[in-house]
Amino acid sequence: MTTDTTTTDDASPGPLGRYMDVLELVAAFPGALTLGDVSSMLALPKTTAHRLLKGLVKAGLAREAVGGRAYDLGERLTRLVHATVDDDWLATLTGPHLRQIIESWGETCYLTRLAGGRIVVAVSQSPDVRWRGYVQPGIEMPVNAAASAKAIMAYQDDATLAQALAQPLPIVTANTRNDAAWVESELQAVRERGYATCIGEIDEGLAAIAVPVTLPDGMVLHALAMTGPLQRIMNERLPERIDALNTTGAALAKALALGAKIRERGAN
Amino acid sequence: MTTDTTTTDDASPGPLGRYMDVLELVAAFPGALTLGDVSSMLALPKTTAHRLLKGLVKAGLAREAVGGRAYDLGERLTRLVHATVDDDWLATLTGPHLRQIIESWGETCYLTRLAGGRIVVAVSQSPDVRWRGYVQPGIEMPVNAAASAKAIMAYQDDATLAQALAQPLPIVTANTRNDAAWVESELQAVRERGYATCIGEIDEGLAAIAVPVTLPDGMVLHALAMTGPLQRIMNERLPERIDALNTTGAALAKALALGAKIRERGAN
DNA sequence: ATTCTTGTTCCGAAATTCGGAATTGCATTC
DNA sequence: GAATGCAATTCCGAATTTCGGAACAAGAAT
Repeated sequence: MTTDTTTTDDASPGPLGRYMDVLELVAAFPGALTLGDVSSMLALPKTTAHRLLKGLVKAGLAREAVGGRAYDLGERLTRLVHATVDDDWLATLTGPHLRQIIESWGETCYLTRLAGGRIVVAVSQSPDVRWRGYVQPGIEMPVNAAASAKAIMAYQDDATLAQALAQPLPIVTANTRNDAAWVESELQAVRERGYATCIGEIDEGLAAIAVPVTLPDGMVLHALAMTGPLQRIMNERLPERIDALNTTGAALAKALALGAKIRERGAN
Repeated sequence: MTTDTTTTDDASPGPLGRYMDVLELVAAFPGALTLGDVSSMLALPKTTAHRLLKGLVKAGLAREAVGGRAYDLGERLTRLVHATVDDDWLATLTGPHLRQIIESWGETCYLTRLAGGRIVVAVSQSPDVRWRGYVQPGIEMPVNAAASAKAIMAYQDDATLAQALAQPLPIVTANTRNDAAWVESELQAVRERGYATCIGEIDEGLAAIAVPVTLPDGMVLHALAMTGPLQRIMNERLPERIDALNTTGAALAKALALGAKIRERGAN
């Protein structure tokens, strides 16, 4: 049994595994990655690398760069993502609000959204480009750790919450807890304080604070969050930050409600 | 020869073909598409659909929705795109400018960019959500038809231009021309008038106008465009539109140059 | 003209996928 | 609580595909 070829846990890369490896490489060096590069970087025979690349191209996931000597991402890929996320209108709507905050506080701010039982980043803005690497639109926020996720989940009905807690909850740092009881107590704390925190639970040195964005009908589907180095976020000016988030959050709620109404009208 | 199994023109879907079909379906109904749906919509045996879906999940391109009964797009996909496009800062920078135009004119506006010899949409905003379907970030604009592409290509050196013209140029409508000579004359016209047009060359009833965005150092890497129904765009108010685009384009040029400088500084 | 590098085609051996049939799991109904 | 219906999943032999070494073209550099 120990010599079984099919690993019991099934961590096999699957049929698309190597295609994805190549694709990720292409994404890392768009428009500048040549066949030889792929071959040597992934230790694949030239022939195999060639076949994989051509396969990606035929599938529309990659395409040959203009010179012909290199590859970059195909537009079918781009279209796929943009078709789903469709947070464009949300971005244009909330952009100015976010910008206002980051200008006064100089920290990364983002708006998350409840989408299909998960919390995902909808819009993200930062004063420093380098920070944006982590918080990018479409990224999922873990319910048991992220401030923005707690801020939303604290105001969902029991069914939604139970479903979210039934998912595997990741442990990322020594400060991460993933037992349901703890999460529930954390959410209770959010309801009492009116804001959520994430203190080194995702990255040792980073903290985040988030407030729920309560729509006019009382629903909470979004959260507004600010993140940065732990000691710079969780200091004596914390109350001020929360105030700022709440003020902007209220404005956002109105804008979002209006936006949704307009969108609905246009979709008939 | 006619009965040859390997088609000479090689329009085969490739090994990833069916995976992509499924993935596109998932993207169309994110979080709500069940195995049975895929099976019946693509006329695949349940077994096959199942295997394809699981393959996508294992590759990180799709994932099971929280309920477990449905699928949506995986975040590896999202991350791939956002890692490359990286037009986020560009979007936040140009967003307000674009919004200003669409508010006064009520037409779809977008910024395109020269990227690796191709013209791609960087930022796009529209008063009506439905229009956005076509002009989406990442989409490539054909050099021989799109106004935004002509506006940029008219100011490139001969090598870049030659390379672009060496690519296969698509014919999409009866108004599309794809011979190099015609394109060159069109570019000459752009240089004389200062703006580019696309009159039903991409979609019969649609027109677009575009102006180059000239950076402080004289380079043209971007174009600002407005698109809409032909008779609404190409009417007697055309000069005013061009003026508006030029004004905003000048403001954008400054913003872009500054943005690039800041980004460069942060990247050291 | 020649050499080197890079991309492409061929083809037999090996491993994979293919999809029908049977099975499990879950919710709804009687 | 048993029974029913539906959707998802596992099994498995047949068939198709991929795999990658070796030979082959196509430029670029010397």
